[in-house]
Amino acid sequence: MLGYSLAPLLASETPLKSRLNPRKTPRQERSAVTCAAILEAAARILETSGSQGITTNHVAALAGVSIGTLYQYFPAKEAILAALVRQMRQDMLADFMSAAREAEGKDLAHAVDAMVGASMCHHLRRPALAQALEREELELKLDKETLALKAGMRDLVVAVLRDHGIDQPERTAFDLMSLSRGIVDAAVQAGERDFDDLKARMRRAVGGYLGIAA
Amino acid sequence: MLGYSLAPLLASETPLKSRLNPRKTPRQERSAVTCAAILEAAARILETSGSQGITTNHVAALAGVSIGTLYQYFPAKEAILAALVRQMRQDMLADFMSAAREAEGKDLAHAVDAMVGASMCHHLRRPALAQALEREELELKLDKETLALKAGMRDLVVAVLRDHGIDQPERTAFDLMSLSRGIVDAAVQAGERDFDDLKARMRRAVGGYLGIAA
Amino acid sequence: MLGYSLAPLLASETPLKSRLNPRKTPRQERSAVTCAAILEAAARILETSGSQGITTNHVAALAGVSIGTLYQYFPAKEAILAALVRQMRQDMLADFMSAAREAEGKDLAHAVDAMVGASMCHHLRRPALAQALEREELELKLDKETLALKAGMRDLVVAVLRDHGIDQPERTAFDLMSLSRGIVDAAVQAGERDFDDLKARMRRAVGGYLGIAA
Amino acid sequence: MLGYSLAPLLASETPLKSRLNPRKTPRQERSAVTCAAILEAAARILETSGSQGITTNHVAALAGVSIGTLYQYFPAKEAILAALVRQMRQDMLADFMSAAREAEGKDLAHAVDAMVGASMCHHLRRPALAQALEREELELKLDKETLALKAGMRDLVVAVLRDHGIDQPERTAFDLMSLSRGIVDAAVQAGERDFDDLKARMRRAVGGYLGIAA
DNA sequence: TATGAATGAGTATTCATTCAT
DNA sequence: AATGAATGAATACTCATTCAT
Repeated sequence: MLGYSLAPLLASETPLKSRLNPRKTPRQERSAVTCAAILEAAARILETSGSQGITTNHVAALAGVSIGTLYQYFPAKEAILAALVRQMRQDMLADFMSAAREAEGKDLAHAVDAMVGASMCHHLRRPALAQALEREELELKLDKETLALKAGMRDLVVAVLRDHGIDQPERTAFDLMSLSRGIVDAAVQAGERDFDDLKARMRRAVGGYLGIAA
Repeated sequence: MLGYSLAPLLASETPLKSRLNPRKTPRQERSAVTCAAILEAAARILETSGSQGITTNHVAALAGVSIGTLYQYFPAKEAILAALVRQMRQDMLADFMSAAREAEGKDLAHAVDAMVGASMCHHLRRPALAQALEREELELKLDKETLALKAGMRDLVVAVLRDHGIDQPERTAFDLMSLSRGIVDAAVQAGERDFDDLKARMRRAVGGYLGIAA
Repeated sequence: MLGYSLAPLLASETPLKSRLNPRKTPRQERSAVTCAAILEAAARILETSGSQGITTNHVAALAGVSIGTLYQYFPAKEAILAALVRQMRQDMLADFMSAAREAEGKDLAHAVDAMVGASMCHHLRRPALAQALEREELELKLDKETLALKAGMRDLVVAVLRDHGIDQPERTAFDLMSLSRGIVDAAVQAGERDFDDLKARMRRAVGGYLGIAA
Repeated sequence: MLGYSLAPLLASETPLKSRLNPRKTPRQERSAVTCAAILEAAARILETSGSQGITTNHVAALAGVSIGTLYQYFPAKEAILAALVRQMRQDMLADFMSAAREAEGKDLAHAVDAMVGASMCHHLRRPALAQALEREELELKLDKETLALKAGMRDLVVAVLRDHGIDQPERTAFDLMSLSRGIVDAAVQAGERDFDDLKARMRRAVGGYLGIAA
């Protein structure tokens, strides 16, 4: 008697999302603001205190939100970090796409120039955050989207290399991106902020690996 | 539809403002539907996840209503459970009333038969829900109406027993209802669904207690 | 170079125990006392506030121990409850074993007497706790040991029934234990504390089911 | 055994009472063994579970010592990690010293060869541990001794570069070490274990940066 | 009247560290 | 010197409930 007639009234349960994906996509103005505030607070803490300093309560407090609100948007602490990483990767992919467009039709030296610039861009914006997020990325099991973004970046570099007849473009792209990152990381870590000089050295490293005379 | 049709069975008291009573008695069609949807959602969750799984947000979501709306119909989570318990007790009282009518003028063995059937009826309908609600009932401070329903059931049994000249009908009714419940609970808990066999055993238990030869 | 020679120095990791088993068996005097204090605190809370009132912090506080200490002995909240249930079942099995010994060579009526007494014993000791634990038992996934204790009790009853030529001793034992529990539960719940009267009624119920004339 | 044999390589300062320095320098055989066991246990956990898995209790248990004993050798958890990092740096300095000796009198290409080999050596020994420790190093406030070890390594490279008339040897050494680390890190991270191939690519990167024709 | 964003007290659990024995 | 019992601040996360829109 209880309920047989009510079945159609009931909504089906929302499918469980992974712990890395945001809990709800903000639809209203207010939500979007809150969500952004949380991410920005997390970013700031990451910049100043590193991954150790990130606690959900701390993030919520700095964002000016209650802890409950934070958990309405993110199902777990990692989801916040994952969102930041995804954001960074999105920005980076955008950087690489403009660079690739810029490199089109240019010779290898100029193409290298463009790509090297792209790979530094996000450090230029917020060096400490970029560092922290790249470190965080290693501990996180990345979601599909972020992996796709990374693959997209690599493919762009591979394409440029192949266009210029570089041998073994995949492996070469891998090494170039690795060594670039090594140089930028160490420089930023050491407090360097003269990005022009840094860029020159990276050109030298990348060009050297590719066998382009300086 | 959901139990409210039985209200006239009992002289209802002035509606208490307690946390256990629904906030508003649904007068309009739409309200009644919403209210029923909420109760059914709660019932479903109780059946599938037990009392642990019940959360107001979950109930609201499954009912297809906002959490705010849920709180317009029920002042607190317990009120939902209380309403379900009341509903179950109303159904049970109805079962016992038909049984009592059926038992009228019959000998004790047949009367027992009818009453035993009545005491199993609600388990037959939705066993898991019945189990969950009986358990829930113990934690809840019951409202007057539900207590009255329980008293009504007991009185019906007492009346039947007295009609057949049973000694100490109150105490006997109490024991018979207790032991019946013990057997049904354990059986349902153990997964038994052959309710005919179960009924036979309950007749044996009740009959035995009353000294009726099998 | 680092460590190759040190391998034998390292102890192997302790195998993970389930969340239901105690974390360490107290070897020293002090440990045993602490462990007992925690269990007793949990029991007391269960008696007074029911399962809702049990929180690890509350238990620790009442036991006069820090929360950290509690977790040295029990890997999870459920482990405390599981330990209490196990303890109760051990006591009950002991009760049933003496009853079975006492029933040996006696006629069925006296055997019933002994078994009925055994099934009430733990309610006699701490009625509210017994109630709460039996309720808790339903929510818990019991460990092997506790299941074995329960099986042991049932087997003892089955053996007694079989000794007296009762038909379908397993099913009968199941029903008798169920109906006994139903009566005791309801009586204790209703506040009865005259256990002699209660025992008489249970004898009547059990005897009746077995077809023994009162 | 574990790195302490290298101590004389550097003029050691008066032992600081900081949280990063071991509490007591093991003078007796038994102490040294215990200390080594603790460090090896920490190393093992770092290799298998990463920095997340390291807890003092876990380390002590795996080392077969009590937690109290662990704290007699190390004033804080970080001191254990710091000791491991120092150990790694000592080993690395040793690697670079042999490489520098090997490079003496050779041409730049051969010198590069030797230095590249040296910078991979510790990854060859225990890749996972090397990765973990290099990551740990970033979070740790390093003690004087470790900083001196790092400076010693850099100075060796600088000296080799200067011997071959390389311009801006400090900066160049810094970049070469950075990019080498970038390549090794990424490769190890990606699971590469063909260190010969890796070495060839690093020679190409380093040689390229220095303008040596392949 | 309905919505759903926001709240925050409360809960289980961990882990570095201390100290009595 | 070694032990291991005890500590408690800190942490991630939940969920009943409120209230502005």
